Amino acid sequence: MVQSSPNHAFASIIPLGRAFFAGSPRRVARQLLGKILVRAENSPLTARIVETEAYLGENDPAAHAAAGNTPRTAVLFGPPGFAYVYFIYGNHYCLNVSCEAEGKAGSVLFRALEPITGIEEMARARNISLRTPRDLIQLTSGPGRLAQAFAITRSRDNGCDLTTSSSSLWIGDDGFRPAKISITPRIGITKAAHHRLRYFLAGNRFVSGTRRHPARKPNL
DNA sequence: ATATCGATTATCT
DNA sequence: GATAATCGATATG
Repeated sequence: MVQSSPNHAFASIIPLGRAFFAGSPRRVARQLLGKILVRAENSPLTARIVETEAYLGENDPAAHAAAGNTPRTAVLFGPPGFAYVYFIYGNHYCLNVSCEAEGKAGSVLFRALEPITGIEEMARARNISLRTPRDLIQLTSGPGRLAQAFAITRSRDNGCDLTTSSSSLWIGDDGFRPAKISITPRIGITKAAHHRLRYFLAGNRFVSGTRRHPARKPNL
């Protein structure tokens, strides 16, 4: 492969090593912004990570790891850099990556991506016809949506090593560096909802969250 | 634009 | 039996 040529149409994407994920969920969530999620295909699906949330492990009531090391959550307690995929509301898959160290169960939830390549295939996976720029946002803006666009399921992808391009699903760096990052409370959760653990690229159109917290009944 | 609600299943109490 | 790290449809201002 040609290296260092100044006029590539597409920058090369370098896999993030294991060490990238061997840190706190806060740090990893922040540093993942701007990186690329890749689904290896004949024509790869790629999209930039624009929104993440940190889950702090066993002592975070909102984290699945709070239930302890079970068959469902085992990946969270394993080494960093592996995919934790869960199924929720009887409908949706969501993707996390494990971080910290083996035995310590931090993770980062992928909340939104900005599609780069494979857009037509993502649209097919989402059953969306692309007529306006607004339709593009429907592809990967939200944790359930991005999982569907990348055909991520628990049986296929849970436990996948995301640090190597020999995996079907992996994460890489194309040299992009975020301009401004915003931090807000996590959304869509009911426990420990006030901590500021949601990270996103300020002003990015693909960030989720137009939909607020699940409807809360007024206090009686 | 915001608000409410049903879908549908793995996991936990 | 209840709940959930969600989404898409429908109703209404």
